[in-house]
Amino acid sequence: MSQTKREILNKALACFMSKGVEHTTIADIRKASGISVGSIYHHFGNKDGIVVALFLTGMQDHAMQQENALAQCGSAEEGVKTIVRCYIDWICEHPDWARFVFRYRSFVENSSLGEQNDTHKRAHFKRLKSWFTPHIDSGAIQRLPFEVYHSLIIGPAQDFALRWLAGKTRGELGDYRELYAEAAWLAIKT
Amino acid sequence: MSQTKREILNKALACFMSKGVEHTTIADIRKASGISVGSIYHHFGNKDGIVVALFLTGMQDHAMQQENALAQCGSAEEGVKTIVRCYIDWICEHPDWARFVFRYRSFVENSSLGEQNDTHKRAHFKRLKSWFTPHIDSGAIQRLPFEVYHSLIIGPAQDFALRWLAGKTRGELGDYRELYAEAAWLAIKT
DNA sequence: GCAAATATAGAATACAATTCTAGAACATAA
DNA sequence: TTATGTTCTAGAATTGTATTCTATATTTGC
Repeated sequence: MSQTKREILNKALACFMSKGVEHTTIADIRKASGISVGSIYHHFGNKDGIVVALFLTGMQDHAMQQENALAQCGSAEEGVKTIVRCYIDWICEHPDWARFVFRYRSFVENSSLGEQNDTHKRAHFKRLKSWFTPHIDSGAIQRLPFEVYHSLIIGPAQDFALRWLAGKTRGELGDYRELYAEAAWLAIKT
Repeated sequence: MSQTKREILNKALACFMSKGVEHTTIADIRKASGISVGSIYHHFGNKDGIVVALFLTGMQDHAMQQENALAQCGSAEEGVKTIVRCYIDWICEHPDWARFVFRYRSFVENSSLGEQNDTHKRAHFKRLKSWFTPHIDSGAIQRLPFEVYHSLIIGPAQDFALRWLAGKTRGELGDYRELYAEAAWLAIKT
């Protein structure tokens, strides 16, 4: 990716996080980045294009970290707990990205550019599935419809994270890392 | 609430759900409802005002159903499971409202009109807390930081519901009603 | 029946996304 | 090296849409 594109994305993220997507204008991004309106449109097509590009960057970064961590895990228990820990760690380390991703997820999913996201997501899920299958077959994990595992493992941490990112919790997300890791394992172990 | 306001909200919801908030214009709502631009602004101040009003209507409807159902429950187990069932039932019965609420939650929370929502939410949580406290004191439910209960109880169902509403699941949300009710109880019982 | 407040209407305004036109930088091949 | 096409940058012009404004109607309280 070119230097220019990166610069646009960086400054756009800063604008989006401080004023919200709907209240930042292309002129704001032009001012912040010093890059002309024409150039911005050349690279991203329209404002939604910038949002989607930022979203995909964030999601892919997290997916990669998660898959790398999972590859190190031998047991089902370690794997499941690792997914939760990795999720929480990513949010704690990149709170701005996380806020962005949560806030504009449905925007991206409902946008015409959202198919790219679907494609990546499906590929990611497929890889997760192939990690899980042996542990289900071995009896370490309950056999459930595949589509519910994600919700049982990530759901609780995700709900709390959303409130934590909004500054609406007393405790720190990081302090509940093990609580949510344990809860995930309890929910799906046999 | 006046007939006019209701009519605006109804037609606005239809527009928002079919084109998304960002792509429906005030002119669209005027055409759909037959009510003039001036009148729309008189009642809601601006476009965000319509979004927030719709959001609050949806949330309050669900909160009320939940509290009514909870009031009927004697045991901790029934109470916790009722919360989950009630949540899933509401989504299945009002999928459009649910889509709207999920999609624009962070929009409302980050808007200047979002304080109204906070106020209602706090009051609702307070009432939930007073229902729960005796069951924690009696030892039926694990003693945990209060702020994590919500995530453990609702988190999984919420995550799945979001995908179901987007048409991205094989199974029906309603078919997993008991699965998520059981999971919630398992997560917080002693 | 008369103010005052509230509600409706649609035209006028202002602001912001997007498109357009022109030219600069860059690559590639003769 | 020059010719030629492609990608990139620039900012002005256009277009679409939220919001405001002014005027008129309707309802409410006295």
